[in-house]
This record gives sequence, C-alpha cells and structure tokens, in this order.
Amino acid sequence: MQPEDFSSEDKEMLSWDINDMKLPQNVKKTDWFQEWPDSYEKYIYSSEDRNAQRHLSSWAMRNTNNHNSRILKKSCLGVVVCGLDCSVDEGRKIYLRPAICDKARQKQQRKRCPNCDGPLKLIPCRGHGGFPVTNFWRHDGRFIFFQSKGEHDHPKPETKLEAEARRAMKKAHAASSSASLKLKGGPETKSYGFGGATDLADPTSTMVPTKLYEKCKLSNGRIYNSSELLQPSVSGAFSDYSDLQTWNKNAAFGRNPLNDNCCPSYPFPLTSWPYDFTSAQNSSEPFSQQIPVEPPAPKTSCHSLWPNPGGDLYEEKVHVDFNSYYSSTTCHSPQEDPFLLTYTSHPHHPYSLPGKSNKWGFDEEMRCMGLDHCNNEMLLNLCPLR
DNA sequence: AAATGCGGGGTAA
DNA sequence: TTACCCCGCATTT
Repeated sequence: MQPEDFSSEDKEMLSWDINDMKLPQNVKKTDWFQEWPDSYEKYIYSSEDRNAQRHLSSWAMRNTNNHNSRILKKSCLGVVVCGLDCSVDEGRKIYLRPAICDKARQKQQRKRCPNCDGPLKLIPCRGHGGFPVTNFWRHDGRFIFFQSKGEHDHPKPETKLEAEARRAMKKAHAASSSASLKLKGGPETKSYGFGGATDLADPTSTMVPTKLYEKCKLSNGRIYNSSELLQPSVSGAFSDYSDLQTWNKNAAFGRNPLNDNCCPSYPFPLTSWPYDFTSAQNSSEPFSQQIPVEPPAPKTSCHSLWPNPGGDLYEEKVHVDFNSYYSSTTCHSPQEDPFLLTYTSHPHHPYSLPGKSNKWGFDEEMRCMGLDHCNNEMLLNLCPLR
C-alpha cells in the first residue's frame, strides 16, 4: 500500500506515539496480540485482550522505572547461552530465558549449561542504540497501546511457558529422583539436564504430578507422554546460531528468521488437538471482544474458526498452547524433545510462509494457525503421531 | 519461587 | 530534562 492510499484516519492510527497526550480513540481495528514484537513497532490492542492486559512478551522483558505511572516501560534482558558455546544434536544451541527477577537471574547465572555443564552466559540486549530494546504499554480507554523501540540483536530465548514448564519438569524430576532413591536406596539415575530419567508410564496415572502434566500441556499445546517428559533432553536449544553476527544480519532488518517459520517443520506432533471448547466457553471474556474487528485479510479465511484469537496466551490452556507452540518452538522433529527448540533459517515444511514485513508477522502466524486449525484432520494425517 | 508492578533514588549526558 | 540503572517492597501467579 502506498502512503497516499491511507486515509487521514489510517494516518492517525499510524502516527501516534506512546508519549502523546492523546492517543487515537476511534480505533476501528485492533491488532492481534504479538508474541515476539521486534523492531520499531506499534500496536493497538483491545483492552479486553488478556495478553495485552498482562503486558506479556515472549522476549524476557523486565520492568523499568520510567517515573511515569501512565506508561509502563519494560526493557529486554537478552538471552542466556552456554559459555562454552556447546551444541546439542544437529548444531542446536542453548538459548535459555533470562530470569526476570534480579535475584533469580543471579541464581540462574550460577547454574550450569543443561547440555554440557559449562558456565552460562547472559547475552544482554543492545538493540536500542546500545541499550536494551524497550517496550511501552499504555492503557487508554478501550485500548491498550503498545510501542517497541529497538531491534533485538540476539536470538530468541525460550518463551515464558517453556521456561516455566522446564522448571516444573526439573522439579518433578528432582522429586521423582529422590522418591526412587528412597525406594531403591541408592543413586541410579543419570542426570540429563532435567534430572534423572525414570521410566514412568502414563503421566495421567502415575508419578508425574498432575500439575506438571497440565503445565506441559499448557506450555505448547502438546500433551507429552511420560517418555517424552523424561527422556534425556536439553531445554531451550536452537540450531544454527553459533554466529550471532549471522543472526544479526539475518534479523536485519525488521525481521527475524524465526518469524519466517510460522509453523513447525514437523507441524503437528500433537497427541490430541489442543483446543478445549469447554475452556473457551467458560472464558470470562466475551468471545466477541477477543477478536480484533476487521482482522487483516490474510487471517479472515479461518478466523471464525479460531477461538478467542486475542485470547489468553498464558491462562487458558488452549490459546496458550497454540501461540507459544507455533511461534517459538518451530520446526520440531518427531524425535525431538519437546523443549529442544530449533532455530532454522531455512523453513522446509509445506506450510511455511514467504518472507514478509515484520508488521504482520504474527497475523500471518495466526493465519497459519487458523489454517492449521481448519485442516486439523488433514494435517494430523500428514504428520503421524508418535 | 519467580514474575510483575510501583516508586524512591542514583548517574550521566 | 531525559534516559538509563539499581534497589526494596507488595502483590500476583
């Protein structure tokens, strides 16, 4: 679209700044929640959007005091990598999510690489003139305005959900290890990053805590079986990113190769379709409020089938599942651990989308997901379950 | 336990 | 003034 094609209203929608005294209120079209906002972007979300309400991002963003209670400012913490630059299988790298809490982050940095036991290293974000990328949130009227400044100059970390699930898993492993130690009276489990592997059966009926099971379901839409939960694994690993410079060039500019892979290369390692209609029906938010009015054309094809698209990434299992799974844990292979995240710059599955401007990246992802949803059965057939 | 938000206070340009 | 940062505290998840 050429600039002259914009109406004055469109221009108003584009020209606002988070610091303006007055922000546009005649918003006709709210944006779909962006999980990985990058570069200099602005979005207007519905005030009903739970993810926007919580100022969520899959980048590790911490609160920053800007002495302005009207505008919430957050800055990026970067990504935690292995100090020895180790690789997991197929060259994947470890990209952990920095803990948001200062104390927890210090603690995290004393921990070892889950893959090689080397030291961990925090790569700070310097994407905004040498400072961390900043995100700004402002609630105004029926909308939540979002603005980001800077381009992330580092790989994506695990999402919040992945990190949480990993923690939960580690905890459960510790618990199960100590339980087995008590039972058998001796150390016999080997640590694989998450802790010792034990042969548990169905997670719904055995030692895997229900909470963990739910958490794993929640993290990316999959319901893992116990062998997946406990197999030797390394979390937060991505491939082909040993050279950050390459990444930077790739990410230049305004986009990130991950965004090109809106769907996993191994698209649907799902043991069941994750959408839970009961949950959606029970949603406290009216469905109509969750859908941005007049969504961009690409996603309209399926948006009516997409339940609660602006819905809760992190609260209601279903939506969480999708958004997190598809946009961050791209390119799963059937053999992969659920938390082995891959990072490929060469999408090779039939559902990847061509390069595009970052602006609609997530919408495209949503479209992709919508398509996936529409073609659920077909795709499940295409991608046999383990 | 960790994430999140708030706000006091500091530094540097 | 602006834009960073650090810290402690309270609340939520």
